[in-house]
Amino acid sequence: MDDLFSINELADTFEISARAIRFYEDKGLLAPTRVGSRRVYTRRDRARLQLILRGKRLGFSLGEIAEYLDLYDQDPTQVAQSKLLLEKVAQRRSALEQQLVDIRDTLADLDDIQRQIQDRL
Amino acid sequence: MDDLFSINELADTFEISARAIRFYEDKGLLAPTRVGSRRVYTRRDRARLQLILRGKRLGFSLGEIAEYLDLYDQDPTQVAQSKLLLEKVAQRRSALEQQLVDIRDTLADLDDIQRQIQDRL
DNA sequence: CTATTAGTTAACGTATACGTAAAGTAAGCG
DNA sequence: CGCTTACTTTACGTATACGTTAACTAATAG
Repeated sequence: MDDLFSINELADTFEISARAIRFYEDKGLLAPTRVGSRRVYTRRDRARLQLILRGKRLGFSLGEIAEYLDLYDQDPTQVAQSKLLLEKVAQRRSALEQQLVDIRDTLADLDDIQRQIQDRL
Repeated sequence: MDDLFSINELADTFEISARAIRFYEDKGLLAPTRVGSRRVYTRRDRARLQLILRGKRLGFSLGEIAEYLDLYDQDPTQVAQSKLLLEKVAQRRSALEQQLVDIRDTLADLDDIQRQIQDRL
């Protein structure tokens, strides 16, 4: 079963540096187990890294991504915590929905520019 | 005709600092005219600033935003230039389309989390 | 005239997100 | 045993995107 990875395997897979992966660990976004001093990543760790990279592509800071990852981790047995979670989910939602609007506007602008160029060709 | 703005008017309008606006100018993203030493912004300048802020919301660096603004500015009389422009437009497009996918995936994840929380309430 | 307000440049400071040596360890090969 | 490969920690360096004084100027209000 191919479900353990070295830091460089993950670095190669996602085309990032091992340094970056260690940095994410420093910031508390990853916590791989160790075999001796070496980091060993499970498939859950790998999935977490994917979420981190997706967050980055969306322009979020590592701090914001950490908050986002908390949404996955928290065990919402406490009602108060759950409400806080729902708020965070809602916040993240509206940020993303603003981005959707921005992207659609920008794509429309790019359409215009593209047409103008092609008209001249 | 209300089509000239001071730096602080724009700062207030967009809820950013005047320092930020000057910084964008330093980086070549804005070039307001001057009355004496003071910056005066036209509606075109203001529209440009809006594009800058939209780019930032989408997670682009100021350097990338500068390239994006070039797409508006360039007068594509040269065919070679036009082809370059079309390439840049295409690149920007695919970055944005990747973001669309990321956002949809993330919103779906948030839906799941939201449901799980609400089930427990 | 003086004080306040609004703006200016110059320069140093800061947070984020890594890059880049430097120096060490631990396992495996011949 | 010595070498290579893979990985480690520590620490300083760097680009980006501003924040924050500081010191100055120019216009306007009282």
